[in-house]
Amino acid sequence: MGRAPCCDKASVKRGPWSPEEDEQLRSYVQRHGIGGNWIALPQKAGLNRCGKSCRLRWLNYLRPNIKHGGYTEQEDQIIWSLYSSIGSRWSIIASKLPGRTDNDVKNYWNTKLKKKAMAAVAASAATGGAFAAPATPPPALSPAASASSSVTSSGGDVRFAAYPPQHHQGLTMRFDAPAPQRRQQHTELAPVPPAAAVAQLDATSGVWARQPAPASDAVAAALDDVFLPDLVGGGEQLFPYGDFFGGLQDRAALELSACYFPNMAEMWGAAAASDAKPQGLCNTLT
DNA sequence: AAGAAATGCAACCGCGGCACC
DNA sequence: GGGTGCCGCGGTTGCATTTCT
Repeated sequence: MGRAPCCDKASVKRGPWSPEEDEQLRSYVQRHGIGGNWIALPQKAGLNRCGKSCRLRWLNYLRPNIKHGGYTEQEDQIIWSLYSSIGSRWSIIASKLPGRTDNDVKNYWNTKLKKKAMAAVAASAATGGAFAAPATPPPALSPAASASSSVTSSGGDVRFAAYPPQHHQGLTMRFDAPAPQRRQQHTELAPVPPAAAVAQLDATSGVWARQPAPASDAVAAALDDVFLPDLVGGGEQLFPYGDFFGGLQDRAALELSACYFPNMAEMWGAAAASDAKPQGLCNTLT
């Protein structure tokens, strides 16, 4: 007993969109909006397409101000940093990159950026670069986790220090990790150390510890640009760390990470205990 | 020049969340 | 409180294009 299909796949057109279909959808949405119902939209717009297909086409291609390709170094840094913290939550990552879609970011990561990351790690390993490279998730998630002192680029849960790896070694980046648990499994989400917070796994205690080392200037500037506007409201300086990422200190890291990179395991665990939605998540993440 | 392999990306698929009844 | 249907997400697929041999 599976879910009923959203549309009759045999009777709707599939595959690439023609310019005529694009124009039909674009003009309909511009005139009427999506009307809160993608399933009904194709019929109203006179399109022989599945509603989901229309939604995807609009969101990923026809929507105004969409950018394709031409990723900047700053965007690379943001993607790297966010991926290290929250994994493949492409919609969240894309929401921090104006004009980018989750699909586009995902494709960009899978086809280019991941390879770039692997190459950087391989190069660093070859030159004896020092990377924190735990082969398993942090102990808070996996009690059996053990620290590894070596870096491997041959697949699996490989982590490296940061973007660019040779410049700051505090951040932990999972570029080849298994996909994180889906949303409904928040209690099992890896409490990967916040990208902002510089963390290293203590091989003796098995505890992730924040380090006072600052992020590189480039990464700090990129992250400041992206996140601080959300934290500074209406001319009033609500968030006291104007150069937060550039001057990472424990308290600041904790405050921002609590907002953008909350410890999911703790939060959702507490939420499960109280049978309530977790509190404290930024709107941008929920 | 032609075929093979690699790459890039649009589109599809299936699932879970959530709102509504 | 349970059922239903839509939305949004992340993973995967398929195909066109580019590069290599």
